[in-house]
Amino acid sequence: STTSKSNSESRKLLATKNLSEDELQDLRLKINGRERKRMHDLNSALDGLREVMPYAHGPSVRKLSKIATLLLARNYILMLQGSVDEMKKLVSDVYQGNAPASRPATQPPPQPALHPASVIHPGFLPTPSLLHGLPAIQPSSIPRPGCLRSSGASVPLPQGLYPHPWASEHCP
DNA sequence: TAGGCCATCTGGTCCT
DNA sequence: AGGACCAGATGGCCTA
Repeated sequence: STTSKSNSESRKLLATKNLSEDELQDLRLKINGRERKRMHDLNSALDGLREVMPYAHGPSVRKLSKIATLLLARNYILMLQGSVDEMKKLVSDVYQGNAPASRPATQPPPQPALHPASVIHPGFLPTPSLLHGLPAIQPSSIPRPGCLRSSGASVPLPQGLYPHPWASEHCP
């Protein structure tokens, strides 16, 4: 179908623009090259996005698919936004004198509700909630963190970074 | 072998 | 008019 469509379009161009076969081919190559470059630029941007995403990077780890990258990025942004909001609330409480009572020195101060993923770690793998915790977005195309594969082999999870029991037990 | 992911080509549409 | 953007079609590669 594409071929016949292409042929008919080519004939049209030949007729309307007075293009020779060679000129038409040059034009097609030029247009194809532009489109190729556009897609390469798009992929470079996606690579840049993957670089700052909290998931395991490295040559032995298969990179996230395009759709998984975008969905993970969206959830990551929402998670960070939630953390910022919570920070703002804490700061506001402090300035209004509503700070929580002081606690014993042995007790660590409360941590803002930062998801562990907000700490960029080279070996970090996103949790399920980060990958597809939002109700509207649960694509089957997103690999579960423990199920990231590289050339057929499951990628082992970093020690202590991913306590969720299903990570390695519930892979499809 | 089926399904997922991807790159490429292509024609149509919109914008400058 | 030319370029950017988009979506459909197609074929290749890889994995379960």
